[in-house]
Amino acid sequence: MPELPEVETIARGLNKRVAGDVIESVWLSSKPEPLKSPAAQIAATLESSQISGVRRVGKHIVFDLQPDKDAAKSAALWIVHLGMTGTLLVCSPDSQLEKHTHAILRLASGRELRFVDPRRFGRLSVIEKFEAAGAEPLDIKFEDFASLFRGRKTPIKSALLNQKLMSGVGNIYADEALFRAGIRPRRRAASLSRDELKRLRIALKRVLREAIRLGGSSISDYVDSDGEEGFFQLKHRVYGREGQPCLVCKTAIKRIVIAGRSSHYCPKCQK
DNA sequence: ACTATGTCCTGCGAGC
DNA sequence: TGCTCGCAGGACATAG
Repeated sequence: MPELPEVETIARGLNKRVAGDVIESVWLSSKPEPLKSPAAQIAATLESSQISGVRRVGKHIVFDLQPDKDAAKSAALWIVHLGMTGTLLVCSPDSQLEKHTHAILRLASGRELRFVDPRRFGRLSVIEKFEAAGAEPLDIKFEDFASLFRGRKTPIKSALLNQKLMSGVGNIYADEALFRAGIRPRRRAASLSRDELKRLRIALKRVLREAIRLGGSSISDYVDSDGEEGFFQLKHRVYGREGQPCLVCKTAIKRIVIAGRSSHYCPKCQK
């Protein structure tokens, strides 16, 4: 479900609401897929720890945990990947338990933090140190950006989605950045000129920053942890607009499939 | 080492 | 109304 801007929005919201709170107890579902670390290890690490902060790394939500001073544990991280349909809710213990709830953290403040994920593509884990595989698209310098694509025959769209190169870019923002840069998604990554790479990097940064500012894209039923919708879907120029006129030249937007992901572009504006 | 493809899941809307 | 089909914001394993 969520890409960098949505995950950033969710992490910021969670940081405001639960930083400083203490996890008193934990319940984990018996469905195996969502748990990347053993259930007992997740529960033992979370229980009695204080959440000192919540932040985003790539598409991951990182909870910084401070163990209880009496416990013989060292500082650890709780890593949540939301997959396609995962959500983290802060709610009252009385509120209706949603179907597909896979984790419930009872907080000292009396609230609960719940992880809900119908498709179970999301993953929960605990770890001591976390490093994203790829570069942060909002921070990457031009020369590093250009070198990611050197010698790669894969379509530029696939390269943008490769989290080992950059972490955080997903299907919506890859399409939107390529449109804004005037580059077709099927172009071989290595074939992009220096000028095109410059345009792509700037377009990507702009689109991600603008989306964060608007709280992400709410398509289907995405809401952040406060239940608020994002508004960037109103700014989509190609994603989900197959057959509709290009907002620049009126040509019908095309939809093709690249590496199993639908990809949208304007055949006239993108070369 | 790099690349293309299939697979993991549930739910929703379109079309019949 | 009820069925089937295709599709969905992601990431991995596998095979070539």
